[in-house]
Amino acid sequence: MATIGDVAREAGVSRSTASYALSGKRPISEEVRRRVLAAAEALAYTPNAGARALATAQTKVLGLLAQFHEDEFAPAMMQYILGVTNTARDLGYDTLLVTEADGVRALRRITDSRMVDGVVLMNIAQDDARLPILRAAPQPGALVGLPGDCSGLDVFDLDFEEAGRVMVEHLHRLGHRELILVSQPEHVVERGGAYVWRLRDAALERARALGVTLHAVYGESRQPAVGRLLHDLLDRYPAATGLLINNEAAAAALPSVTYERGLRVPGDLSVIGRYSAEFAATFSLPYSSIESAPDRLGAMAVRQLVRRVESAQARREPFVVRFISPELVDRGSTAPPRPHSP
Amino acid sequence: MATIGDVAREAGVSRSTASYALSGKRPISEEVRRRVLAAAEALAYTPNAGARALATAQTKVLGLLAQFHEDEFAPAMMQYILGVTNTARDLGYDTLLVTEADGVRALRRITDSRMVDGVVLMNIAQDDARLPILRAAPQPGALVGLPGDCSGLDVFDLDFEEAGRVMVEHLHRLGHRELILVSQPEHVVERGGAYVWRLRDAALERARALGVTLHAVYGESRQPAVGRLLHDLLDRYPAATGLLINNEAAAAALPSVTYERGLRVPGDLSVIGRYSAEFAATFSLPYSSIESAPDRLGAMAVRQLVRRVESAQARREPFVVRFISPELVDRGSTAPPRPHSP
DNA sequence: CGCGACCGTCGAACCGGTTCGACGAATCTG
DNA sequence: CAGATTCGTCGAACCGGTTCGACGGTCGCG
Repeated sequence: MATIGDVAREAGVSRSTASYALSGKRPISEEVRRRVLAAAEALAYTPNAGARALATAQTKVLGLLAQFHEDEFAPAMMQYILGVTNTARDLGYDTLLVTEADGVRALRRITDSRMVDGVVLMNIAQDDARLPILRAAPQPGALVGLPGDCSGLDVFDLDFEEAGRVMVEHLHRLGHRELILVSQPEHVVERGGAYVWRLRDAALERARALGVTLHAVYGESRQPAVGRLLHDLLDRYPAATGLLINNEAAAAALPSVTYERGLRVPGDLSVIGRYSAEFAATFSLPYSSIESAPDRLGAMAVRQLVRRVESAQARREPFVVRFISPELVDRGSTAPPRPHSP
Repeated sequence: MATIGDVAREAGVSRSTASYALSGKRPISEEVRRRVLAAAEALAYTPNAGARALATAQTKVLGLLAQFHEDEFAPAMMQYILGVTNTARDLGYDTLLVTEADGVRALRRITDSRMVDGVVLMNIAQDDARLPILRAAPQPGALVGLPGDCSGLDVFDLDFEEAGRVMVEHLHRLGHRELILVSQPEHVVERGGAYVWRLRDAALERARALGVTLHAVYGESRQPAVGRLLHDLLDRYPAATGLLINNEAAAAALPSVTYERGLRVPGDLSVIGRYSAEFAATFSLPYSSIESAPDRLGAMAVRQLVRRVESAQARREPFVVRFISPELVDRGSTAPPRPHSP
């Protein structure tokens, strides 16, 4: 492989002149610049990433830490990852994807060794052990998901509280008075998945304020357990006329459950989910849903991260906590309740 | 951040001695080794990745090139990626995930700049434009998927030909004489997705040899188109008693189609799919299927890649083309055909 | 007791870039 | 026409590791 020394020799100039001609950081005569560019072209010169990183203290790589738990719905993760990698590339960065189970060790490794210029963390827990490490790291960090303590980091998440309120209000306005809310499995909460109770608590509070009965239950993340659960719920609360679903697996399982019970949506049951349009398309889910916008969240996190990486001034700005406001995408799965529900 | 110079000073030795004490590549007195390790510990020393890469010409990073096409089923991709990242980490490597649309440019960038020690390519096309680049690169490469020309690279894939034969033979043995095979959409083939016709052609040939009628059709990759297609097929070929599915989206769509038609599986219709156990669990697909083993394929590719990266001897070995033999996982969705099909 | 072998350590060079200060030549100013 | 500027280029140092050759001190052996 050609080095900048080879290019310089070929062009008949010094290494430093070649470097300046290529970077444009000092004035270089038109004649010399042409010769250097031609030499670089002829030798197919590409700067060595390690050498450049050593000299500039910049790697042009971002770290992306994602954790995969048995009980989470893996397909939903892909959209977040693509949002991050594609946006990073647009801004001139590559992405180091780390899926190691021991997130703390992984984070230490990539920050201490200076492999990355910045880090995006996903699957944020309420009391996430990685956060102290990231705050102490020399690189800036951005989170996709809301932890208990946001200090020292930029945070991006869907506004799950508002999402819960929007769901309840929408069905209340249509006349519904008894609803079921299916959340994620309980151990997602135990592991610190705060978004579960953020949506749940806000929904419960708004339901109380509006005089709506809301049965809030934990769900399952797998078939066939989640299908059974849905059947159980519909048996247990026959008077409920609306179903709110904050659980991708449950949403994906619902169509067969309604077929089996002969239920019409929205005739017999109104449904609102919380997932992305991409997810809805993939599984052909015919339910109105709060858009979770994974690609947008990933993109926002990367853009802010890169701003801080590239500008010392931006690095001094106060940290942001930014919520995407929930948008209800209407797919026609809600209607006024039947006078007598089935 | 502490450098090896800081460690050396703290331990009262030269930089080279500190390096040897940490790497063990030369004999060092027990006393000095202790002092150096203590100093490294005290200063929380971690080698700078760029500097090490420059000195050793090794980055301990593997590249993973994956392309996402609109018409492919994204959830299935995640398993391959996890197989690669997890195996790489076990072997001491991190993974650079590149999802850039222009795969040729992406591959050039990461190999020419020496960001990675080796590359895994996914979504291989019959005549893949990235292959010449990878063959010419100084780093070794491994493919997940079979291209037209395998020279100069290690290749790993499911044996789709054998998969097609196994599907047909299995149903023939049970007494079926008329089958439908649903493949991927036609433009997957046009883009060079050879696995589609590899399975299809082998299935057709075996069907002919066994005197079985096989209706082979291209599918769709999205709902609701794929659901409609399945209905059409069952209308068009009422005498068919078995359904072979080489198309994740079609498999995921089949349960609601059979509900809607009141068909019993395997009573009225025998079904064999081709997807991973993980996929089956996520969507609760009750069909016997040829295991596509994405995690195993990713792991195999990485292991071979790392062998070549780390051993000059392994680098001289002949290239391998290794097929995973298709395993039919029985989920009870096949049975002898009804005397008169519905 | 003297010589060679070996062990542990050090200094220097190298990997391939970037960047700073200096220097010679051309240009401008008085 | 001498002196001060400006422009374009060069050499050297630096980033932070690894590695090679050399060197001084111990030890074993004849």
